[in-house]
Amino acid sequence: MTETTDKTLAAGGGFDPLRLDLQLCFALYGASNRITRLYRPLLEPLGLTYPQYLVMLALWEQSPRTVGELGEALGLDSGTLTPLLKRMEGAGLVARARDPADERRVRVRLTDKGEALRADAQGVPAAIACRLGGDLKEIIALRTAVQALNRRLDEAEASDGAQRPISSFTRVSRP
Amino acid sequence: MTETTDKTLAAGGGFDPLRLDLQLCFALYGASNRITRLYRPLLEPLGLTYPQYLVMLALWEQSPRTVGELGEALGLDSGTLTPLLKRMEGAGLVARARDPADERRVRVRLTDKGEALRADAQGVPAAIACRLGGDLKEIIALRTAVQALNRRLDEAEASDGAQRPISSFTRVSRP
DNA sequence: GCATAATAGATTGCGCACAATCTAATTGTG
DNA sequence: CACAATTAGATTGTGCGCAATCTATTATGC
Repeated sequence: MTETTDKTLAAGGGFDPLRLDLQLCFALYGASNRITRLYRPLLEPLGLTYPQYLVMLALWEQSPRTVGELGEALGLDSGTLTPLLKRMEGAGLVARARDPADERRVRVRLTDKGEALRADAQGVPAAIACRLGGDLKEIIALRTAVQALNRRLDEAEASDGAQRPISSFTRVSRP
Repeated sequence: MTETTDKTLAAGGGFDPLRLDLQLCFALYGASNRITRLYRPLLEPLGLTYPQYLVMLALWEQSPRTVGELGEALGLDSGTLTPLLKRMEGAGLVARARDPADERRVRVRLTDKGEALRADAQGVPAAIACRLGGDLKEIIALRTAVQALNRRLDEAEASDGAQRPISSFTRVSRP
């Protein structure tokens, strides 16, 4: 007992608000990490990382999109998207070009190769659902609940002084 | 219509399994990012990042723990924890020392400063809950559901060939 | 029409997250 | 005891995620 301190129930009175297994945040953090690990082996054959896969999902829905629109859709900012998109451009999945109508904007569009990858990715959600097992209704209920949480988190972020995560670029490249 | 492709409902027949807003994974990914952003301003005065905060939660529950035990508790591996713990050691929050009984192990323990920080952190969960608003029962239900998901993800990971994320060190430092 | 402000995106720097690889220490087998 | 196998942890390299800062472009005020 010299050193080991077990504070599962600590601080005298009730129960400890700092207990790790009581934190919703920790559950979500772990879930996100586990999900990324689960997708990795499925996405590697496609030459995608998990965030790159999300960018592809966004572009498969609507193809030329500005960097800012992608950031809005994915909740990511400039400093994350710019290098990520450059790697995807290097892999031949997307093309980036300044909008001639407004030279500040960069339009990101799927290449033929990127468009074609869609067919290979069709099976991914099913493969994941299979690996997850469990009831599909449960999954949908959980997704709905997390989406509701996200909306509230967006409000909380907006009401405090915080700025939205939005955009990024190098003039495809600026001189 | 030359370029913009809207595939909200795509591929002819039913509805598209690749739609971004149908993915549980994307909801969780976004939730984790949002949570980290929400905690940041609260943790900055304590001199902690969000993952560092989780390490502190783990150590406040039980103080000398090996790197491997921390990795097990948090779902993180060696390559993540070693530099993180070194930064925390640099900040004076923890001390790292080889276990004399088994020189392979490194025991991480709270310093007095680290122990004292607990008092400053007491208000964090309440502050977050407040910012989140909403019903406490909902929050608990959601946490429970995500924890159940995590258990299933652990099984899925274990059944496939994958290795557990566990451990890390530099001989505090090896000669 | 020219200065000022606002906007889109890029850059830099720091801190995770993890795969792959390495070393040192312990355990197991003859 | 010697020596292979296992184990704990560290190192290296790549790719996010975001704050802070910077540049080029477009919109505004007078």
